[in-house]
Amino acid sequence: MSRISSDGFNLEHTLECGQVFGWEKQGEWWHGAIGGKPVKLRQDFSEVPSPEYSLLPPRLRVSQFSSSLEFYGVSKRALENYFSLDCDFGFIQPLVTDNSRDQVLSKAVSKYAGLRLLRQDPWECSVSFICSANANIPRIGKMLQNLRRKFGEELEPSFPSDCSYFSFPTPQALAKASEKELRECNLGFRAKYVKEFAQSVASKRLGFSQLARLDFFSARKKLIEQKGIGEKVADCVLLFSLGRYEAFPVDVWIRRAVTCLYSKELRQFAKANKSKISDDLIRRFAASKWGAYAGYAQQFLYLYARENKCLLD
DNA sequence: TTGGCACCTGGCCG
DNA sequence: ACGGCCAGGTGCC
Repeated sequence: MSRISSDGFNLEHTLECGQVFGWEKQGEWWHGAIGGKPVKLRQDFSEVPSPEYSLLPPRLRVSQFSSSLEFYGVSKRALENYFSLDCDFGFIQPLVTDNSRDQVLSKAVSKYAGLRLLRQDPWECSVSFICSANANIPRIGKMLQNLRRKFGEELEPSFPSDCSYFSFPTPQALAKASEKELRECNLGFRAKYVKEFAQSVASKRLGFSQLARLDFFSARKKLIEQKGIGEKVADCVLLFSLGRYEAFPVDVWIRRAVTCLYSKELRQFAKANKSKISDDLIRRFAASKWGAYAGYAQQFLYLYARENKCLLD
């Protein structure tokens, strides 16, 4: 058993905001894998604010409780890296305080305080979001679970657990799978995209470390060259696995959230840009409004829109 | 360049 | 019941 302090962090919000599909909750424990190793963890909150917390100026008091993570199966370092616990998240607060007129985001950030973007494995993340096309979240989860069970390896946990753990299939494993086998995992029309993508990665025609060295738009363009990866999925990969916080994935919920919650401002922006309200315009609007951390704003707005059933188009 | 449609599959709604 | 609609989109015309 290991434990680390996690003040200002919220495991629930982080794993339930739709950026990742590989975690399963059983009781208070979350089960999944990090770097190919089985992991289970939970977060404990204490009602007593930590000493450091009470010394902070009020505007920096992101979390009202001190907390810690109890975990099994990985090193502290690997866990910190995965959950971005080693980062300074001072930049989140200005999203609230510097935009004093941005009541919407301010409210969303407060409500989902402690949400962090993960550093997922780019390969797994890409496949996850290729599978997300025109599917709902439970179904995406099932597709990925099927892929794990059929093409991944069962992992032996180094700790007591009733849960079973599977590694995510390697690019090689999915590259040599037949389209039929992939369809048997209920991937539907996504099967051929996943296969082709796996072949690109396995043959090193596409390398994530090279991608990581490119500037944002070149990396994005490179991803979009892959069949099954469009602008939205490319932005998800950049944001959820490559740490490009300027990425702003525009999906149906974000479209609803932005058009509904910022309708007046967005119309003005469209007028000033002599453009219709399109996904591209929404991205530019987000970039102008939230800049280098637009992706963080996106995650908060996403949760907010879903919870409030923001259905106005 | 932009807009419309088909696409696997399963759950929800009338 | 059971057909139609929608789901964290993308490719193609």
